[in-house]
Amino acid sequence: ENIFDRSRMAPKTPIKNEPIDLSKQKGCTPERNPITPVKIIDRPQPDPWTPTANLKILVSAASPDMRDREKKKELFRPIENSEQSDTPDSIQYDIVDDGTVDEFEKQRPSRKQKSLGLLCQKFLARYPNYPLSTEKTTISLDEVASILGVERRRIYDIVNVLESLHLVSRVAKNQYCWHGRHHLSQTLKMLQEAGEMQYGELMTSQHKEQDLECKFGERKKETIPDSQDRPLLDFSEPDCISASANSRKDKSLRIMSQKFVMLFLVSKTKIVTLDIAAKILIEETQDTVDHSKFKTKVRRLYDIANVLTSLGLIKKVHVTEERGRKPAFKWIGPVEFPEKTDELRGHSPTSDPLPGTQRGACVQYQTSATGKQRFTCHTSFNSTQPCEANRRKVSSEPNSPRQERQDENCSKMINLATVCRQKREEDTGSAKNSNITLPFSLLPVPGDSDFCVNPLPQAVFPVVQADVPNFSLPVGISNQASHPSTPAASETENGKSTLVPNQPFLCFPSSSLFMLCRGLQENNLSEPLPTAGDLGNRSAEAQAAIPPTVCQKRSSHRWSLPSAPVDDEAPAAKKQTLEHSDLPLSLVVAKKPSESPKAESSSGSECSAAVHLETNRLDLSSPAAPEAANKESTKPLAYQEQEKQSQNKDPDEPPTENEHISKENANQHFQPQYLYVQPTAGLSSFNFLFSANQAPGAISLAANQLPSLSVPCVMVPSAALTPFPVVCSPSFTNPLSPVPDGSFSAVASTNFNMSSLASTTPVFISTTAVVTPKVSPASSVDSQQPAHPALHLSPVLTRSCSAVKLDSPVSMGHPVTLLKLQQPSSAPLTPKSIRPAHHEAFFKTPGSLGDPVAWKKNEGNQTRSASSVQRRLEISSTSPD
DNA sequence: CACTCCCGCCAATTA
DNA sequence: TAATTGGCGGGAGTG
Repeated sequence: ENIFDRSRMAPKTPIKNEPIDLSKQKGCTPERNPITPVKIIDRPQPDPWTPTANLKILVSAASPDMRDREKKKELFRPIENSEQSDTPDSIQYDIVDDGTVDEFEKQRPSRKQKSLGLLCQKFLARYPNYPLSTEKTTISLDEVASILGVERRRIYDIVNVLESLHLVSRVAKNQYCWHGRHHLSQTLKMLQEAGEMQYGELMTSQHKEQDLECKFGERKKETIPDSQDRPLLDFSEPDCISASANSRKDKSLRIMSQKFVMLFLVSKTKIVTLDIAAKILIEETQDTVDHSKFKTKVRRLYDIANVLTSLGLIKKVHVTEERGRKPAFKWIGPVEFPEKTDELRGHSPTSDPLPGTQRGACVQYQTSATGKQRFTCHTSFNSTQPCEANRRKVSSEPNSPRQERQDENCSKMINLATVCRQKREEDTGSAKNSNITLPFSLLPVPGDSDFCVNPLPQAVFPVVQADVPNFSLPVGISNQASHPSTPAASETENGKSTLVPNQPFLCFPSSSLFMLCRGLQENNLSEPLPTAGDLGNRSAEAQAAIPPTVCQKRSSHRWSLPSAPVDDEAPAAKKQTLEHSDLPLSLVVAKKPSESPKAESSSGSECSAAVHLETNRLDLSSPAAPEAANKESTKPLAYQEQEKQSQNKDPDEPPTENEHISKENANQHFQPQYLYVQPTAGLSSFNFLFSANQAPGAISLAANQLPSLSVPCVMVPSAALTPFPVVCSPSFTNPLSPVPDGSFSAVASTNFNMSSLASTTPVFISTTAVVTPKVSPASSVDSQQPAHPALHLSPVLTRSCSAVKLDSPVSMGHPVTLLKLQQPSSAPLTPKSIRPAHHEAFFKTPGSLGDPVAWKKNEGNQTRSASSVQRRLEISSTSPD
């Protein structure tokens, strides 16, 4: 067979190709077209391997690469298999490989088959998008190169780009540490901020491109002016430190990659043409170097673009301008970053950021101090990675304050440009460093530690149901502090009922519901969702301490206020938020009181989310308790947070771990919480309530792609709601035990997409009952996490999730039961708020939710299943719009 | 022919 | 000094 191929092989490359080919073939080959028939040659070389061996040998001698070939052969296949297929693509490949392996086609690897993009996909396929925090995956360059059948040089191209986005970090020579996408949103956010600073103005203008160029030029000048000095500074200054550091390395690919990404993030259109990017990226705009330099830059941009494309962040498009059609790339990744803080690990603020910095990267300053409030929260890296310390270059200064600021950096960058003009050479030198700086936040931000509250201006947060679970409390307190509202809420309690306090349910005045969510964007979907599990893991790690961790889920949550009227603030805020949010949907969350994260942490049994919820309830139960909890209060906080900010960090939720729940359950009752989703645009008629309590799993989206959620919920026609303040109560299910019986009663899990929800009907989801028949047999809880990818919520994912939701129509998978509403006896809440009485019953199984079916965007209409739930929906919804 | 971008030389950095 | 990284640009493959 091989031989066969060979013949085809082109004489030139054949040599290497062969080995390579093989490997690749497997993976890729068939995929697209077989197009290139074979070019071939006649080279009779018989088999690829053996016969040719001689040649190979020679070749190998020539190129070091060869050494690995052999191995490669062996390895080939394995590659893909190794892990889960992350992307469909990868999968495809695999399939292809397997299936067809015919050599024919493959044979000659066409150029496409050898493309960096493809290679990158294969590379990415080897690692999970959201690796468990616990596991650290190290990547050996040699190994990967051999496995993938390529020269190391190519791996560097990939890794450098990935490193710029923090998907990997260099641990040591030949060793990289795989982080996956956990930090991606954070990184992007940082880049966005940095980009705004640097290029912001430019891009903002729609002009984008051309304008950009122009502006760019101008801008430099302008901005720089002050900076002008800087250029000098750059050199001179230590800050530049980086400069010192800069090695050539810093210079290019990594930095270029970051800058390139920044351009997208800053661009309104999200489309960046290559030439513009090249111009901007060339520090100097000037032509000086130009042409050749430009060409080189473009080449590199292609390299970067290929990797980014493989990551699903951009796609190639063409822009036709006056001059004609120009190659360009469109950003298809997440646009907003809610922030999340992922994980920070708690510890570290202490950890110095410093260490991290390394390679080119520079540290970022965290907070930008600048106007924005946001802080980047942690740098995830640091905490996570120890590795970094090693990196070769460290940016020099550890903490130098100077660097801190991005401003400086930015300025530097700018300066650079100027400088560059002045000097090219330098680039390499000093300036670069500065440039580099971007993205990383190594530092833990001190202040922000837990969460940042940033209000994002942008703010649209996708709602994520998933988030719910997240809300964690833990930090909440702090949050509270941060949020005025919280306190307020509590206060309000008195009179108001405030949901906050512990209610299991919130009452929503009919009309006023609020949401939590934020809009999604289309893209979000694309991303794989983080599974709850991931979150959980993280959280777990973080443990209570980190509470904030998950929180981020970008989703913003809001509380629903019991009665809108009641709280001034809250309602108002909510409303605002709603407005702000782009999102069509607004969700209201009933409060989630989480109690204390602590508890959770301690308890740790079940899903965190569930736990939280429960806790919350508890709180609710005692209306009085407000104080009890500050913790609890936190909950509210969470909601608040969400307002715009994405940042919620609720500490606890993340902990998806089942354990917690269980314990809690045992301990406490749960109060069900719900999220209410206002019908907004997409939703139009439906109102959803999600129970906060749910296990994370429940909410969780299907892991990766799935848009659908499964959540136990109840749908209520809006109309109905109106009259009633309360929607559901978690009736009695046992919390712990998954109650099958409950199936009905309790909840059905539902899958739905928000979008689908057209109907007016409000939906409630209660966490409580959740037990799904399906659900796990055992307590669903456990099962959930582990199994479902869905569980993981990565912030990003979350978004996506949310997004998804929107899109997807609601479907109800499972039978839903109506919930009983209980009002908590005690619940002070008042009419509005509804309390679930106890909740233990609630849910247990988040996971159970069963299947989350993924719905695709089908329009809402589709409801697939006929589960009882749906029926209800139908019924209830009877008249949607 | 233009667009892509693979390939790998070879210098800068590291070990 | 050897090995690792990675800038860089020739020039091939594609359409």
